[in-house]
Amino acid sequence: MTDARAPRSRTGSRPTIRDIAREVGVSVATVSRVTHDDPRVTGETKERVREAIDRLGYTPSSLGRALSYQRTNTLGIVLPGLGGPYFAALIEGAESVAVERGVAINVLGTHLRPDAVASVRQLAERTDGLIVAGGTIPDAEISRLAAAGRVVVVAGESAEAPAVLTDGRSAAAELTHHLIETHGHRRLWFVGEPDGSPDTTLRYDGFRDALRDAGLDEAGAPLRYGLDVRSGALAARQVHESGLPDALVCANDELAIGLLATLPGLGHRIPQDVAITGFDDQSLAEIASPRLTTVHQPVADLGAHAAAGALGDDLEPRTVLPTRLVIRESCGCAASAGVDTTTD
Amino acid sequence: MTDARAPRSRTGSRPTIRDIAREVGVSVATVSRVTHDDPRVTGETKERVREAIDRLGYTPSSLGRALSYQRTNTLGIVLPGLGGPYFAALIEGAESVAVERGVAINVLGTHLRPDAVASVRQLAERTDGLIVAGGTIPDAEISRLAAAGRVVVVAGESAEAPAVLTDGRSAAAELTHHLIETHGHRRLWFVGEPDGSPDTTLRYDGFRDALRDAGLDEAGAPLRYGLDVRSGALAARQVHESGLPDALVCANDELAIGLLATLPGLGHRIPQDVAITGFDDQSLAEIASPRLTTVHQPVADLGAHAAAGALGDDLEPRTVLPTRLVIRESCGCAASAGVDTTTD
DNA sequence: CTGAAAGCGCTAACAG
DNA sequence: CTGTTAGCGCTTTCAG
Repeated sequence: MTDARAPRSRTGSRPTIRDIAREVGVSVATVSRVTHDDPRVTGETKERVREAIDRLGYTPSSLGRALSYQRTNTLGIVLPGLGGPYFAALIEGAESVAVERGVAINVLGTHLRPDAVASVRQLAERTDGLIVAGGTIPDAEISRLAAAGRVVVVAGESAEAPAVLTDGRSAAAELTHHLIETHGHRRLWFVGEPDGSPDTTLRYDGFRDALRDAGLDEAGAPLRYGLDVRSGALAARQVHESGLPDALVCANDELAIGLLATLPGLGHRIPQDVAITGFDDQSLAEIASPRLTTVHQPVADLGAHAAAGALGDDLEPRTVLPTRLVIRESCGCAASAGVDTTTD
Repeated sequence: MTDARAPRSRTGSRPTIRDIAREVGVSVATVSRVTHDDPRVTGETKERVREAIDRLGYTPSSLGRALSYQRTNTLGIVLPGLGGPYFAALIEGAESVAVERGVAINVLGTHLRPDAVASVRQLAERTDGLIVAGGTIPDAEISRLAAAGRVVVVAGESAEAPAVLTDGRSAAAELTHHLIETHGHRRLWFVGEPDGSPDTTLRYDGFRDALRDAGLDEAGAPLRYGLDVRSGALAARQVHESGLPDALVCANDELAIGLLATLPGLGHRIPQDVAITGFDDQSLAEIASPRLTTVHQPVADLGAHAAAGALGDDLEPRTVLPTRLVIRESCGCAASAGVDTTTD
């Protein structure tokens, strides 16, 4: 044993429950009770404890509590990345229910993590529930996590965990159908990486469904680009060089915006020379010009439902939230009433 | 089997170090050593422990470890919100150094949290270091946190904690100066909420510095809008109704993009009728048309430096990262072949 | 009404 | 080379 017999209260560090107890001359149990507003503690002692707590600036260690409670009061969210309005909206939705229940949120972006699985496992340990976005980690890993704790998949599916999603396939088909039937387009291309996530896969599938139903062949291989604005600008260049189809069906709004903003500079008018559609209906979609025809998704609701499920609410194996086709002008439809028409 | 007296190995739960120890017939210390690759453990026992670990699917509880180590191996980041490219870039920068050092990241968006301070305190407890963005919590709270642990402020300043930032004031002044001197604009408005964050305050201050230096009066009160695209669209309407100044100096790129995209629909050409500038140089700035004149900020670097500091690297009290004026076409300059870098 | 003590999962001296 | 044991900070029976 060391000379100084002061095993507790390491100088620079935060005070612990024992520091308070010693200070006041009570037991740690009493201090604990005070921090919990336990009615069993006397007005007098209670006051003294409170005073010491304030004076020393004590706050219970949530780590210690978590270990004791066997509950962390934290919700984990696993996403591919944190960029872009889609994930921001998803997080906000989840956060709204987390706030309501006094739970903290911990988000993990797997894209930047070389060992995503290990990171997710670690996250799982530090949280009471997990929301996992489709396409972030292998399904086998999801099953493993689901066996150990509460997991819900969002925008994807899993054999072992409940899922919250939209019917992106039908929505994409409906959108594509509109392009074909209403506008008579025959040569359509899909823009986006179909294998990027379950969501984009479904959108591509829906796109092909509609073509098939119309007896059309795919006008070309999908243009495999990331789902961000910058990739859209790149895609625009490729499209410009290879010659334009009748319509470009983009995997999401940001990609579409990139095309929309770049193509005019290359001499192509939208929608006269080529129709463009998006997916998600982010706020950018309404601000772009021409305004973007797209599919509205209740992204925040996806997050909220998933959060509720991950936090213990009962959830169907599959919760499918509705989407809505939003027709604006980028597909070639006329501007609807109430909006300035500055076509051409 | 459902004997009440089975304190260990609660059925549904994850196995603990004791479960493994009992399974193999060794002590927990041995198991701990194996999980740490301690060379002191024999090839034979080691194998059996490993086997049991795999078979039972044991992973050490990071909570338990954190308590014992007195270190969480986690970095906390406090931001106003998680939306928008600025914060995404900041996080990516921080994440890059976190990944490098095998540390997890935990981000907190205060905007959606009614009690931001309490949330931050809780986060502080669960992390080894904290990055706090300017304008998220009161300075007094930052001091309090800094006294207890490692804190660095990013895009802001504090008396007690080191800061990583850019000289937004000078940059904004330089930008405004360009508008005044090169383009001869006299009536300039600032768009954005000056009191929104230290960063925007500084930009507004710089804007006024330039006006004053040129002997100009402010052409109007700042247009107090949020820093997102949608707010830009709103601002466009207001500007349209009140009549246009010569130039609009926006607090960030997103706001500028909102204006840029909306004003043409209201019959105003950019930059002929009104010049517009942004701030940050996000990827949208280059894609917009006309392309946005703005100030480049090394946002990811801000995040990276802050992370290094929060993780223990020595940091100056103030680390100022350089900005760069990026002249494109939205200010009225002619399109150039390459990208302009500096002025003067 | 209060205190002692066991326990949450893990690590790290300190013996053997 | 391996086991015992005392913590890390907190909660919570169970006695008093």
